[in-house]
Amino acid sequence: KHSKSLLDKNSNNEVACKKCKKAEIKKTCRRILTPKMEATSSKAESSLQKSSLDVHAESNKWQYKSTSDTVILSADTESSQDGDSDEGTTPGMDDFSGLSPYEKKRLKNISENANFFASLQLSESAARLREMIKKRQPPESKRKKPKKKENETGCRRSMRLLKVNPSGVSLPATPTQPILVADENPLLPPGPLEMTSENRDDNSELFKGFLQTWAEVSKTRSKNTEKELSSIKSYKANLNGMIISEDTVYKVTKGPIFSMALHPSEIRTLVAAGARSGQVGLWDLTHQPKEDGVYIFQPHSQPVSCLYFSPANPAHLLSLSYDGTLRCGDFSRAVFEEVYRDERSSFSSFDFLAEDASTLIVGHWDGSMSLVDRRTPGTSCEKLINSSLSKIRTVHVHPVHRQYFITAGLRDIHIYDARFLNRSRIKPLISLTEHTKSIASAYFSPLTGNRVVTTCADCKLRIFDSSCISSKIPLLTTIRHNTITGRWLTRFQAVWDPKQEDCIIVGSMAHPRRVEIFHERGKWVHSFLGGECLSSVCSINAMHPTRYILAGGNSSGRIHVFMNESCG
DNA sequence: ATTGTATGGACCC
DNA sequence: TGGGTCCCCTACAA
Repeated sequence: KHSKSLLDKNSNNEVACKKCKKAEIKKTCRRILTPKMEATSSKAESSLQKSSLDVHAESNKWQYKSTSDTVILSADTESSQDGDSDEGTTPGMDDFSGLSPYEKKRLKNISENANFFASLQLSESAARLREMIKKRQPPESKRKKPKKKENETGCRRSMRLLKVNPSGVSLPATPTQPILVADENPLLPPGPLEMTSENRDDNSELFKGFLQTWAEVSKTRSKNTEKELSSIKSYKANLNGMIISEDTVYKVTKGPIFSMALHPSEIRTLVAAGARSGQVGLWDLTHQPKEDGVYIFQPHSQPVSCLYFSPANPAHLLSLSYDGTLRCGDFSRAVFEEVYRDERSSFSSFDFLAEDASTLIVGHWDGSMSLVDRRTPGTSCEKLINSSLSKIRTVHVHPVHRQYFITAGLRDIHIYDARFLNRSRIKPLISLTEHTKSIASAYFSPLTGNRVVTTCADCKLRIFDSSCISSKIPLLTTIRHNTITGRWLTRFQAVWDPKQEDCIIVGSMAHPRRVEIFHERGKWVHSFLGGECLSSVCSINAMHPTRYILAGGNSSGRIHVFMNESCG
């Protein structure tokens, strides 16, 4: 378990298990030296315990070696030395007369395992490790151990968890009223909010120019032309032409990026990012110097979970937030209109049911869904639907058959028909249950909707064949991909390239930092590497619908744009 | 017992 | 010293 994560970081086979060297040493030693195994090693020659068979499977993969002061785990990449195939060559084990080949092999394995464990000298290592534990040598690591505070009991805990105030005085065990965090999340008033920039002078000529650009460039968008799917070869060639530079990296929000949208304009390169802080950062890359092209707004008081330019009018930027509002940023009027508001709820995702962006489906964090019609006055929804899901992370509408939409919850993926939504609990048309951990997202493929890609915490990206919605949709491909982003990084979401029906884009934990593209059949297609320009994890990525432009957002508000040189 | 969630602190200019 | 950046642990609760 340890070795895997640690090996990821290193190219060479041999790495010291840092974790074991560190605080976890005690646990690891126990793990290796279970009483059963110790018995195996001491009575190596004679004991034919069942447990050694289980261990054998593991020793095929990992060799436990002991050195003077640490436990070294090394990947056994070469053919196993246990030699499963060369029968009857093990010294001392030749007299198997009268036994079936299976039993011969079994006995051979058992004896080899016993020899192997004897050769490890586990009891000696154990003694040495016990010494180490006694001494409790501080591990040699770059990072210093967090300094223990005097009033803490040894573990790292926040003042809040310790239930003390910052001066160290214990707070009453049960606060009579909830602690106000107004400073962090200033509540925003209902109704339209003026577009007031957080980082620049609102009355400057530059700001007026910015608004004009974002309002007018939208009209220059070319109509969606039915493009032919490029072959993987030419697609790859196009991706290879995409580069990143200092000019295409910039911090556009305070704090982690939760959502991103690329403006469909084919002339200007406009990127929008929604942050955990509730900010929305807008960046016109065509503008130089780059700091003059960035404007930051605060249309929400909590994380902006979902962000889309309106397909009907790209001068509208719709933003959804945990704060229970859906707003529409209108650049021509310089306001963030309120489209839908439910303060009791927390919105996780939305999509357009109608292509003209008049009706929307909004997924709530608590598992319910809302149908919103923007043509009716007011900011309440038409219908509130309780799904059988306990949580909803993403909703996505089928690109062709727009009555279908897919939701990704904690464990389940559901596909619904929007025509049959009623107030009572509704049943999904299809529900997928193969995911074993929480699901981050589920998206239909962009042109036909014949595929679904899901991102799951079990470190697998799955691609399903959704070409036939009426029956079960079969699993097509599973791609192993580290999706454990941990506590501080935004969760990954694999998304389709809107112009390439069969390729997905996903952030990566790999070093050097990169954004990866995979084919629906599981083949690796491309890695966006940025050298010094890309040195952090891009969790949220968006590709331009027609051009070769990729924007990746990290967890400190920075956007990284890869594009064709000719686009700059 | 397992699994999801929360949001702190070391390091680097 | 301090602000910016990025990390992938881990206590706690459901």
